Amino acid sequence: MLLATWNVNSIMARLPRLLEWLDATRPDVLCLQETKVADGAFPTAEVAALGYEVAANGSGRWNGVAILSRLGLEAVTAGFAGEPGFPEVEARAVSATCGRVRVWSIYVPNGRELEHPHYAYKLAWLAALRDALRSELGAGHQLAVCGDFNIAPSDEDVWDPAEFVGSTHVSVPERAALTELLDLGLTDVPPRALKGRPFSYWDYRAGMFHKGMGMRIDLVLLSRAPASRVTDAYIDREARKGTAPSDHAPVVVGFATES
DNA sequence: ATGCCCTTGTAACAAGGA
Repeated sequence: MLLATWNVNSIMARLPRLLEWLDATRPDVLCLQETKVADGAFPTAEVAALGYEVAANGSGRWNGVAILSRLGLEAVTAGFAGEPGFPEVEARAVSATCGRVRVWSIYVPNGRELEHPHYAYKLAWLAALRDALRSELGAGHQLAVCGDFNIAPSDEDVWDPAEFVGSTHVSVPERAALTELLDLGLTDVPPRALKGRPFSYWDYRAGMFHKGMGMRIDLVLLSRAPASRVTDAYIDREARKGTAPSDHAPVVVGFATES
């Protein structure tokens, strides 16, 4: 299976770039975040023309996630049991079975600042996600949890750790929450960089991309069986170049599925 | 070259992103 995840920062604004990328890369499954579109307005026909079915969870202006699959979509679920809200539950998770693999597309809350209520929300959301994923693994699925985690797993995953002292995305509790997900039996698949370091996000401002000032916050977590069968993993930084890019680049992982 | 904020909703900004 060729599996990818991409925070597109509005699927409508990104549609030409998205269709071009899908046609060139042809992943079996693509997880999307920050689609910023209500389900009824999702460009279903445009992606169907390339052979993809859609499982979307979106409410409009903010957030929004989706899974595009050309291996079918079964047992589609929006959100998860016990998912916290801010204060209402937001469109941050969708899951579906694609072929033999249970796939999740998630958009973890940003957190904003360490003292902000959004930070507590982020940690609560991650704890509830852990419990939901524990149930999925208990059901014996091959599992892929993909998305924008808004956590840099280590200091190697930001361009300059000194710039992040006192900030979200690198704090001990956030990294501990990610470690709890990995402790369920998931592997953060290490991507190779096509150039520079394997970052997946660069701020639009101040030429950050061109200066190599990025972060790796978009992750693909695989359960043990698919993680042992990874054939390649990379970040497609070409998608961050050119006209009207997202501020995130796609992460692409190939692995052999169990027979 | 890779090139120096962007997106949506609502009405000139507000809010969020990380």
